[in-house]
Parts: sequence; C-alpha cells; structure tokens
Amino acid sequence: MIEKTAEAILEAAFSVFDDTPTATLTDVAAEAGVGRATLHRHFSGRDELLTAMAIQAMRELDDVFETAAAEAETYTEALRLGMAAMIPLANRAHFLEDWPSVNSPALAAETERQKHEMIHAIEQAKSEGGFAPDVPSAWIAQSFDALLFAAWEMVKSEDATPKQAADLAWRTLTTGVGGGK
Amino acid sequence: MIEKTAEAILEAAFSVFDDTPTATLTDVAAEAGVGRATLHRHFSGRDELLTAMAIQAMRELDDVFETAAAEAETYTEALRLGMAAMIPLANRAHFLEDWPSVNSPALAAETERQKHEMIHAIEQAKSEGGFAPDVPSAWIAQSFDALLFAAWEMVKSEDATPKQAADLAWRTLTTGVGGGK
DNA sequence: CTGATGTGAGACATAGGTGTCTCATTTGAG
DNA sequence: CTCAAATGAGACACCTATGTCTCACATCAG
Repeated sequence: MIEKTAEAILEAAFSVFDDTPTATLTDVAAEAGVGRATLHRHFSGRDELLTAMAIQAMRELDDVFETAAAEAETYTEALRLGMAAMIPLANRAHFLEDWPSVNSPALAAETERQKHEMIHAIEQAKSEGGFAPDVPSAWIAQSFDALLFAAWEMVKSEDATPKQAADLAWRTLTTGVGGGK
Repeated sequence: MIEKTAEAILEAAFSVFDDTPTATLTDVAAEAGVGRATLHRHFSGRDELLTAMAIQAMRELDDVFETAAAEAETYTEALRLGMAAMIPLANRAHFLEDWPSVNSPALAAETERQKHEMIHAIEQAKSEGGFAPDVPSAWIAQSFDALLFAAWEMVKSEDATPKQAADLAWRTLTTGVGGGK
C-alpha cells in the first residue's frame, strides 16, 4: 500500500508533536520508523505535513462525531454521545487549534463550517430543553470544547477511564459540579 | 530603571508567543522595541527567557488569585473570585502548560505546590457544600482550569466582557448550562 | 563637563533543521 | 523468477535562528 507509510508518518507526527511541538522532521521520521527522505517523498515539507495533520484530525473528529450522533434521537443526546466519542481524539483537535501556521483556505472554511454546525446543534438542543436558552450558544460551544479537552487530560493522566471522563464532562456541562445549595 | 527593559521584553514575549509560538527572538526584540543584542543582555538565550516567562506567569497568577481570595469568607467564594481575577491572565497559564522546554526544577516544584493548593481549596469548598462531594477533586480542578481558559477565549474574541465570562464560567462549573429537565 | 551605564545597529561565525540528490537494497506484483 | 516501485542511508548545500562581539550614541548622575 502506498498510503500505509504516509499514514504511519501522520500517526508519528501526532504522537511526537503532542508532547514536543517544536520537534524536528527527523524526530517524526524516526518515530515513524522511516527514513527522513521517505518523509519528504510523502510530504514536501513541514507545512504540508502540518496541513495534512489538520485535515486528518478534522476528518476523524467529524467522522467520529457523526457516527456517534447518528444513534441519537435528539440533538441533546447527539451532543452527549458525540462528546464521549471525541474524547480520545481531543488532543488532535487541541493540536490544530494552537497551530497558526496552518493556513489552508479550504481548511479554514471547513473549520468554520464545523463551528456553525456545532452552534446549530446547540440551538436545536436548546429548543429541546437540553440547554438553558438564556446562555449564549457561543459559550456553550466554548465550554463544550474546554470540557472535552479536560476529559481527555483526565484520561491521559489516568485519573479516569474514558467512560468516567465522558460522564464527568457531560455532567459538568449540563448540571455542574456544585453542591446544589 | 534596569528592570524596565527586561519587563518590556517579557511583556513582548507573552504577546508575540501568544499568537506565534514559534516566533524568533528577533520578533520578540522588535515587539519590545529593543535591539536583539539588548535582549541577550537580559536573557542569555531562549531557554532563560522562557523560564523567566513561566516564573513571571506563575507569580502573577498566584498574586491575583491570593488577592482576590483574601476578600472571600469561604473557600467556595475564594474560588469564584479567584477564577474571575485570573481570567485576564489565563493565556499565560495556558502558555506555560504547553511548554515542555521549561524544565526548571524549582518551577516544577512550584507548579506542584499550586496544584495541591487548588485541590485543598476545592476539598474545603466541598465541606462547605460548595461542590458535590462525589465528584473527584482532580476533575473539579481540571474543569476549573478548562472553563477559566474558555472564559479567556470568550473575552479575547470579544464575545463577552470579563465580567460576563466570569459569571458564565462559574455558573457552568457549579450548576451547568443544561435546560434543567 | 565628564565618565559610567545602557543601548542600537550591525558584523560575524556557528549550529541545526531543511530540502534535494544519489545509490544500493528491499518489497511486492505479475 | 523478474522487474518496477518504494525505501533507507547517507552526502550535500542552503538557510535561518542564534549567540557573541564591537563600536558609536544617548542618557544621566556627579
């Protein structure tokens, strides 16, 4: 397979850049168990690799969310299931957020599209009674992402299982962790 | 003042690295309105600058939190006021989290100390009834940070005032943004 | 005025990451 | 087996960030 090597390189790139954002292409190639020349055969340079990573991350997140959401009967439930499904990939989303060097116009458009889709789902959920109507949807989207990433960190540090983290994140988003007084 | 230039450089470093983590020291010096040689007179190199930034950020966050918390009568209130006070500086906290290249042992110790202090405050707040006792304190701390950063992003993108963002973040943490059904 | 300190500008050498190329070897399809 | 495609290893030149140094200038206290 031609794509197999490219995929291994992408996977290695996520792994390496995750804990060393300034890592070199040599590091990535080594992690992928691949010669540096081979890396350049698949990705012309750093920018192209980063762009490919962003596209990959976005596609994976979209896939996993849509798949999970497809089993839901309400928008609220779709958001809950989608959040749980995205947790293992949250670092990839986080990664591409902090990366201003990725400037593909198509990518920016896709980001914008997903953002609007999220806002739309949130507003549908509001009309279902799943979210408080007086809270700005932009904030709900923002805290959704924030808690999603927090959940990923809990899993990463082994302070929680994926399932526990998902429950905690959703509970926090919907009812908070206050004492109830 | 000797320190004035150093402070300007630090301030510029926060500003520049915030939206371009891979920025060069030349960029930082330019942003500070200072010659590149002058930057090296105050900070031997990139590492020392980064470490100084981390120390500065940590000190500022600690100061602003303690000052705000001093006016509170309960731990719960202290956390609420502290969160609000830290929002404008949240990017600095976020910055040093993602930076593995800062390896000062003293810094790591201080990070650990503050982390434990936060856990302690949360557990005191639990005993006051401010947080649900069945939720792991580690998660509360994690979501506290996550929502703090989310609030900062809302302010940065001008989707909310600092006060609005603080209210939203605290509300989300304690009671959530669910529809209440 | 005078001297000390801090600075800006620029030259300079260095190191490391990057991109390209070559060649021998391996892999896999036919 | 046979051949084409893919790869690993390494050499090579290039570029940029970096760190150091020098010198002229500005500021300011004495």
